[in-house]
Amino acid sequence: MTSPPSDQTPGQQPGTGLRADAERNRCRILAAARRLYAAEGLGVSMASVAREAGVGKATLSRRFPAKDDLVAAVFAERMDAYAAAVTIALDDPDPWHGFTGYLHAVCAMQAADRGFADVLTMTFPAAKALEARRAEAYDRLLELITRAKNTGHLRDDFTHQDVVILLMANAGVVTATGDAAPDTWRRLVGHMLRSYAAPDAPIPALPEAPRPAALYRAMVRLSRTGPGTA
Amino acid sequence: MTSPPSDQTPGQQPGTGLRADAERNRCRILAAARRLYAAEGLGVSMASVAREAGVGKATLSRRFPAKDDLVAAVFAERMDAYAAAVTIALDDPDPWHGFTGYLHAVCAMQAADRGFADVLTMTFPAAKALEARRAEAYDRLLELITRAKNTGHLRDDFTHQDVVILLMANAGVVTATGDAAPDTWRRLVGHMLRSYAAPDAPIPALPEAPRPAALYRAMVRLSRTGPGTA
DNA sequence: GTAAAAATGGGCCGCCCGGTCCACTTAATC
DNA sequence: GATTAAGTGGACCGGGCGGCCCATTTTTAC
Repeated sequence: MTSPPSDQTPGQQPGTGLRADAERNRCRILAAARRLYAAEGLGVSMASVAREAGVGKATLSRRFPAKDDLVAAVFAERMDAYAAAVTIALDDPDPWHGFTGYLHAVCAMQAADRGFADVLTMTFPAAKALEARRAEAYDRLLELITRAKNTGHLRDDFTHQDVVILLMANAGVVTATGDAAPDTWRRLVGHMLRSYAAPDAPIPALPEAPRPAALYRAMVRLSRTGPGTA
Repeated sequence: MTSPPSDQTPGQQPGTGLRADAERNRCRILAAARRLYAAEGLGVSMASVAREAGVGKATLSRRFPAKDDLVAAVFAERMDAYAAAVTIALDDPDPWHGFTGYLHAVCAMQAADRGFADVLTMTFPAAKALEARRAEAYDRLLELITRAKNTGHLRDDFTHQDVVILLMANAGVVTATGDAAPDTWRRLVGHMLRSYAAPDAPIPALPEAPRPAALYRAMVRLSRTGPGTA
């Protein structure tokens, strides 16, 4: 908030070195974008973000010239949480339990934030910090998979690509169901885990399927919103 | 093609009773929409369809006042194929084999036509014929599930909602991978079948996962196209 | 308090979209 | 071949979006 301009060294924190009001607006923009992206996904227009933040379009454009810049800034700390999830899983004394917990946690993140679901199934070559986090998480994920396989609970035919596929599939479910059937993703993850697991592996119970009426509501909602919009 | 106007009774076939050139344009519109929807999903604008068909926007609007009308007309016969898939599965002397074949066939349809993938995860209350087909297929699907469970190969905890979830998940995979990794959906279906199947059930071998480079290409493509667009 | 610099946002531009209207073209009928 | 009605598509309108410029306001520094 009150950062005297004397303590700013060039190329330090992003957003530091701005004038006080500029920094305040920057935060307002980030908060608005976070809200909109979480609710509607990355399809939200820049103009909408500016409106929601209560700033002019020009201000938004000046602070974040490209959409990727805004996305990168918004999902920076969430990406930290994403990377942290692997670390937590690696710290689990039971690698198989850590592995299942990890998949559950990541898919839960997708369900909680539609924008993040999009982010996880895309890549943003321009956003270096974001991609660094992702690469870092990926490396640790490979280690997690190896350890889980060594327990004998994770099947040998599982590959790290399966994680990406799960994220894509889960993004589809989360997008399609929205808040009309918000727990559907748990069922998907449950099924996938059952396929990943070796025959004798301990797996969490398969979550209940959503009520048919809820799924139907989701399908109607989709047709009203239009595909790919929200 | 050459239908004399004398043989048209009111409320007969949709599109019959039109003047010859009007009917020709109608076909051109349907062909164009089929092409665009298959390639890019239902997000395609009406204006684009008109352009692709080489007709004016007014012509398109007159023939298909609402987008639902166009969608319904385009996917009428594909919906027939969808309904037929259940019938074929029911005709299979081995219900379990019929069941797995059905899921595979339906998911393949989604992969072959992005628009159809959207259609299967939505509902169009306005399009009576389409919804009738869907309901009809659903009824037979319930029968198929019952028979498959009776073989003991399909787990008891499987529900018909799982089919919808699979379609939503598959739509996500198909949308995310596009033509960058076009066979990814097979892996997803393979995993899901493994979870649906009772321990001793015969299941098709798990298809190979796509190459990591292909998945990466898909993710890059997504970020360039934008979420929900194509 | 004042002057300089930084930041702002409203306005303008071109573009695409969906919807509607109407003068013109074309096919069907005799 | 002429008449008539069906059909057409270009034009126009209102609206949103992305990008840019510049007069105005606000903060900072003195």
